Amino acid sequence: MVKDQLLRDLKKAVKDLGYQANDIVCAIPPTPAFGDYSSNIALQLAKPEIKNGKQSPIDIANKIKGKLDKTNYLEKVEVAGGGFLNFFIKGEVLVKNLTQVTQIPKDEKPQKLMVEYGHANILKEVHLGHLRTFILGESLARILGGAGHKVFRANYQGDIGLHVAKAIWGIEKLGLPSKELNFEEKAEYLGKAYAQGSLDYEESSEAKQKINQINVSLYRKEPQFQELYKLGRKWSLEYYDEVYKILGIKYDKLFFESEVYSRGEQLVLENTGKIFEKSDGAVIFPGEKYGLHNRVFISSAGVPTYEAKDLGLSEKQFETFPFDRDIHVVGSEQEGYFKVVIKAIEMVLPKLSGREFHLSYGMVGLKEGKMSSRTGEVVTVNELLNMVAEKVREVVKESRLEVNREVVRSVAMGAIKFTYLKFAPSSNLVFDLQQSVSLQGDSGPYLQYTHARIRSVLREAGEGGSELRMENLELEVEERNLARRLEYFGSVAGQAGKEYRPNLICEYLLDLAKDFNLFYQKHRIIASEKKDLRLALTQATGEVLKTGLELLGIEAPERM
RNA sequence: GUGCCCGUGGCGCAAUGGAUAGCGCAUCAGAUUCCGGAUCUGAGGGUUGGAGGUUCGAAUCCUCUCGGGCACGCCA
Repeated sequence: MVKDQLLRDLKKAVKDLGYQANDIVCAIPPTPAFGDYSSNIALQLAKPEIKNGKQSPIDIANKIKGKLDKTNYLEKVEVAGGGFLNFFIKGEVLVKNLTQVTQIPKDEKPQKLMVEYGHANILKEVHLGHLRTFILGESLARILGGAGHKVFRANYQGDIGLHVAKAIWGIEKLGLPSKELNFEEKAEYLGKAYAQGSLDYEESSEAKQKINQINVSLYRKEPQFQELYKLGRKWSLEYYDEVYKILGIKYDKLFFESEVYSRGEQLVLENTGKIFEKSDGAVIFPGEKYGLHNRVFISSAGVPTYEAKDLGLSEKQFETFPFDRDIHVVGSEQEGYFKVVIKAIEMVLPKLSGREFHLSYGMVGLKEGKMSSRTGEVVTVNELLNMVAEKVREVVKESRLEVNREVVRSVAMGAIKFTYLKFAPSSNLVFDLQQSVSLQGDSGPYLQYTHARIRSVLREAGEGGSELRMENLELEVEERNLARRLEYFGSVAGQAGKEYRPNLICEYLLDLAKDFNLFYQKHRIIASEKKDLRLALTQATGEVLKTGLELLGIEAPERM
């Protein structure tokens, strides 16, 4: 990136002029008219003196400009807009750098990061809502890995607790299916059993009592329900393996509630009277003392709650992979919960202080109405995938292009993933089944299509481009804008990692594809005197698209 | 009741202290004998919910207010 060089020189110039500044940044200006990079440093430096008129930001900017005017990579430096410095990079430098535009800058402080995402409970089907933690978490893991961090992918699944007891009750009531089921049917069956148990739990006090007994029995590992439990758990995990495969996720480790609850309970009991308190027969963490709210860690029935399990989990996770930070990719509805539990974890296990982090994402809703696993009114991953794949097939039919099943699947998945990732994590996401998953415009397939088209051009052009000549290089506006955009990939990818925001990459790739498609529309590539240059631009765009899509967890087919 | 989040063209979103608030969908008008039309060009559409304030500079920060969502002791 030319940016690195520029930033170094800018810092040196500021220092040489005798100014103190620790926060010097080069930003991407809103329009090419303001250069390829810009800096507001002169405005920052003048800030304390602007009011009394002692220091003019324009004077400072001009001094800095004077120091940077004679570099070998800048075309010119301009002072504009009341004190901004606008840097224009030489076209030949942008072109020379095309071969390295896919490089992502390594974070200056590489960390060991656990990314914990998924959290789907067994005996339930994965639906639209769960999809966000899977897709966001996986993308984040890729982006952070790309930035040079050591990443550990973790999932944590609830394989014990009231929801399991409800499903067991449901299985007993519905009876086991008589014929052999495939993994999808098994998941569907378990989903029904859970919905049944859930319903009965609310509507019949007798059932409620029985289900509570099943719950306690499972925690005590009494033999009575073990067989059904093991069968249901096995089916469910087989189903999840398929889901991970569909989503392209490979976890480093799956953690289960069943293997952490006793340790969690033990930690609570050891600290009762110190950190935890007894209250109404339960053991609570008095969050109110710390400006938070109280939460029950061990129920009055003597069963550890999710809170206590998280305590046991955090210790086990840290033993497994001594992370600098554990990023829990979990919805915003659990913000209050995490504040309390993280506080409790830090008090019980001080070595984990500052290491637990909740990455909160907005709610996923359905425009058509509420989703609820409780009533079974959900759109599952497979249903969504089939729906979108059908739309893809329709487009294919009209476009005369021939694609195989694998590509249809990959494009449908790309459309779905992009739909989730283009929103900022903090933003709520309302799913309109008819419109949300788009195949054109700002969409995954738009990027995939642009990539496939580039590959096609490169195939046509054949291998082995000749050496680029830089003398008298004149760039047309579309060529220059494209080269400029390619220069930005590294810094955007870096920023996305620092701020945990894959949507920045989505936005960038859309801009890049637009720049390329305009360039493509206006200029011939192969049958052109500037073939070498244009092929280099095309090649670089293809590679950045592929690399960027990879960071999002989206495949980039050669043909589609 | 307390706390947290959100409010940006008709719709869905981007921009989290910088310059002229961007993009897609939808609407209207156009582009293909030529490297892939899932594409491209153009047009209309905005006092960023409202009122104050801080700042050289505010969609962004602060205060108040209106509207929506979520969470607040025995679910996960």
